[in-house]
Amino acid sequence: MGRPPCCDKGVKKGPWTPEEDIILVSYIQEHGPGNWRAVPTRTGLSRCSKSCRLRWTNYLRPGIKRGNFTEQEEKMIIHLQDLLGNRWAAIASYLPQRTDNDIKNYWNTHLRKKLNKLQAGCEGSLGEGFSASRQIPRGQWERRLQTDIQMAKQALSEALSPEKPSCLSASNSHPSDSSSSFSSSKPTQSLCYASSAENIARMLKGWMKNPPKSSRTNSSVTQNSFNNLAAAGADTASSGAKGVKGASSAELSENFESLFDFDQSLESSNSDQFSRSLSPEATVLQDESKPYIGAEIMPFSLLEKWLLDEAGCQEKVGCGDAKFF
DNA sequence: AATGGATGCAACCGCCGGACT
DNA sequence: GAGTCCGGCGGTTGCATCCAT
Repeated sequence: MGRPPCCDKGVKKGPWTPEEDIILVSYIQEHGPGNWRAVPTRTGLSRCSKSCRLRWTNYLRPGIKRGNFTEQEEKMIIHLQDLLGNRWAAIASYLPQRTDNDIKNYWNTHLRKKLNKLQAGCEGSLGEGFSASRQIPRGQWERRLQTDIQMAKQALSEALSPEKPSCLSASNSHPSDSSSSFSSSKPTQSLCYASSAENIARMLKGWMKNPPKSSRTNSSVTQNSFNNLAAAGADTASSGAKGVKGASSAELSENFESLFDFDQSLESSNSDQFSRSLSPEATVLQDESKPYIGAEIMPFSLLEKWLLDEAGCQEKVGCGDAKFF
């Protein structure tokens, strides 16, 4: 018998509205993430605590990269999935800008099919190092595992290397100035940042300036309007929401202003304190205004540390032939 | 232009494990 | 040690959008 739902009565379900997002972000601005149980009561949101947490971690949390996965990210996911299985949270820890949900969705919708296709097409070339490993005898399996680990090490060191372009740096062409990267006149085509409070604030600003006309509602409203605004700029926010039903524009403005305060506090909170304790890629992420990066981006896991610790010497041994495909 | 299937993604559900009493 | 609470995780669903016919 499972536990009863944490809050099954009177909670709203379904897509989040922009107003709810603002309320949630404002609350987290003040109190920080955590204590999700208290969030619905304190904010007045008619949402389950889980729903609040999920909304934050999967969508509102700063530093989340949305949009197309890069080839490097794709390869990392494929390989990590092969190594770790469907442990999406673990996989996501290697791609701090992506949420586990995102990775899971991407795997289920894209990569699995892609791999099946490739495996069917060129049996052997792809099977090397992937799920085919599950069908080989133990001795070979162990060796395969070693190879996998070596490959993972190399992939990690490549991906996390600050000098090389990688999945982590791909979206951060201006690691030292992420805010300007967003507000620059031409957003990068495939990367839509809808997640940081800064971005949300900017989007909402545009959204309020140009109240959307179409009648689409709810989550797609939120997401699409945000994404579209992010991609097309506030001036061209034409797709999207039905408009603010509940909150007055003054209220929204107030919340909105506080979001900018949030931004400032974020910038100031991105202190050396974190920089010192974070890995290079996390430092990069910091530049994306991650207020709770210490809490949200876990430090290197043991495995990761181990992989990276040994990466140096293993590279010398020679796994130059290690590749994903 | 209409329509029906395919696709993508946000959100929900149920379970698990750690922390606390 | 047992019970409860809460956060987190992975699987799944529902729905909007896309695309081919």
